Amino acid sequence: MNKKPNLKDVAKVAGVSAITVSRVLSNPDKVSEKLRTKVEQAVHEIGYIRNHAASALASRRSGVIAVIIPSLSNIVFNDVLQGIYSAVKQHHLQVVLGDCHYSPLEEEKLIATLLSQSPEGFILTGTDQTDYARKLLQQSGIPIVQLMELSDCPIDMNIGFSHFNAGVDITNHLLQKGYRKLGFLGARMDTRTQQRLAGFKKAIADFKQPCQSYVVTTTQSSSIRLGGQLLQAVMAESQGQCDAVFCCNDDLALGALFETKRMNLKVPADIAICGFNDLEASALVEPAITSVASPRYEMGQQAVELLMTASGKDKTHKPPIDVGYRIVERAST
Amino acid sequence: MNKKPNLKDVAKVAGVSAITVSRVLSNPDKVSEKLRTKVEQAVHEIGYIRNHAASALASRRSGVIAVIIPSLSNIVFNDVLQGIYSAVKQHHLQVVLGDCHYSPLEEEKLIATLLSQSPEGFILTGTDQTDYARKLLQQSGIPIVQLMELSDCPIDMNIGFSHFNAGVDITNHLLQKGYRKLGFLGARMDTRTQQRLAGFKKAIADFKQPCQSYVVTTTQSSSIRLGGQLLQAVMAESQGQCDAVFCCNDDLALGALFETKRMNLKVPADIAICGFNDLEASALVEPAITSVASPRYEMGQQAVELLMTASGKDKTHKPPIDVGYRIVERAST
DNA sequence: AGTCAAAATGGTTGCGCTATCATTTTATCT
DNA sequence: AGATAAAATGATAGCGCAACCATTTTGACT
Repeated sequence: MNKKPNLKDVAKVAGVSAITVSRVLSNPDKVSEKLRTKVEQAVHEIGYIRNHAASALASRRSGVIAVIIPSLSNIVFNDVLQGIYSAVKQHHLQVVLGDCHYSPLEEEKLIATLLSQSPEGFILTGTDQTDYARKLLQQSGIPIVQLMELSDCPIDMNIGFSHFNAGVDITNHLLQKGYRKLGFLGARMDTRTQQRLAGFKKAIADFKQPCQSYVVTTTQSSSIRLGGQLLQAVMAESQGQCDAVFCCNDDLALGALFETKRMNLKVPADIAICGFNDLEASALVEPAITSVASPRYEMGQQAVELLMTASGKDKTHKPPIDVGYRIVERAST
Repeated sequence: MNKKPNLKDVAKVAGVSAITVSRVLSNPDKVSEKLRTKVEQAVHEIGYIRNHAASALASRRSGVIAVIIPSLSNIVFNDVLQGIYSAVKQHHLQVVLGDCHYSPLEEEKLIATLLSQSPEGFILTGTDQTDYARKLLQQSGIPIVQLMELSDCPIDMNIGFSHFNAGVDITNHLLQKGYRKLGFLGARMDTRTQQRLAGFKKAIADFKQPCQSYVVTTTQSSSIRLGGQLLQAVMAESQGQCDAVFCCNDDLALGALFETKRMNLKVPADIAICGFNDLEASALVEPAITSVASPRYEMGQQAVELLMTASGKDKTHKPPIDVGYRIVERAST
């Protein structure tokens, strides 16, 4: 096996200079058609593939976007990722993805690692970075987008929606429907879940009539199965009084719904259920589950677009972009 | 904003040579503790981050693993990815991920792009690559793993299981249970789905007693909703005769199950349902769905380990690794 | 103290490519 | 045809780092 062909090898085969080959690859318009064809043939013939490291070093453009999400297994981030990938493709960039497992410390390490790739943009989830991480990011001068939630003091750009407001709204939805013994089921308890819980509490505190609340949370990661366990827990804690539950996401809500069948509870007659994120299954189970929808795919896309337009070094402060959310009312409430 | 600090800047601050700084970063054991501490402080102080492109160019080690999956949205590949990421972390590597949308041509382009990163290993899904893609991969000399299914002529290494056998087994399971009018619901119809269908047909052809089969497929991508539609379709085609369906994955199976409720069909009395992939929801719905489980996470992990041990240039042909599968029998059949 | 091996540190060079500038060729006009 | 601009091509240098080899320092032993 010969060693990998380089620019010079292509140049020799095509009978041109190395720099011309380089141009064919990055600025085809600047080369006459005759030479371009010759070079392209040579490239294909010897299976030449440009050395990205050398190219990035010489050109100071890595063609890479760094992305950190808190969890690969959570389908919510998957949707965002798909949006990111779809947008990145247009710009001929590569994504380097990190999973920080909801840990700011792990995120800090990841940020350092990913910065070494000299990414042309950085997409972070949430606004909960360590100080050192923020320092590194700021010093890098790279455009940065923080996704999913809104921040008063974003590192650079910010796009998301208010999980607090969504929590308030969905809780009010339950209250308006006449439910008065509300449970909150929370897993993981990351910052966004905490904000939803804060919204839940706020809505109840502000409500003019007497009502009860039962909060059951765990730091375990979310799953359908866990939803069933948490429903059991909230029913135990409320001694069977609880008549509606706000689940911090749709996985829990689905699990809670499945559990009601085993407990012989009617939804929504005996107990109402609402979730968060509006997964496909929530609309198709029986009864369908009320949930909170947000434009995740579009958020991912828009994040990339923001990065691309921002590389123009305008250090003007950009206001956070609120993509909003929508309460999808269904039979479960 | 000053330009990014480099090795020399750190060296100046720490009062050592550049190469010593480099060693602290890559071979800390080779440096005395005194200097190491000084250098580490300097690195942290000025927020130095190594330039990956330069490092990769000089050392000829990119620290990157390339991965191509057919779909980001399919949770099945998500599991594999998680396994890959968990293993990659141990080895201090980065993943560069591509989504080829089930298209060999798109995959070919991705392979060329990702090869330019000089990855130290390449993980592909399936065995359906174009000739030129195979040429590029072979010529690169990089260790390669093809995942998910087994191949007679793998490019390099191969780990997966037989979707054909799984299709045969699950169909036989239905036949043994006494069902005789079997439907197959297929979406996407990628190679693995086709193999499952082939298994379905084989089992029916080999069965000693008379039985009927109804095959309904579409190239649309799979979803829960589609499962409901395909169930409608197979019931229409069989004029209500169909008494069991093998869904090519659990999304379809869930959708089919939800649809039976709307159609007032009892599962498994009126119709049996089985799926593929054993998603969490399948075990928790009522009735729980029979499915085929496979060690996806472990497959991902093992793929990375294979790549890492294989970089030793042993060009011996390695036999495919069959990780097997398991039929999980539940109430739906 | 003197010898030698081993460990620690440093200097030089080149990885493969592209930015920059210099040069040559081609096209356009009077 | 000659003058000028514009397009196409080429030569050189350097991006930031680590491999390689040279040198210095340290430690272990007689």
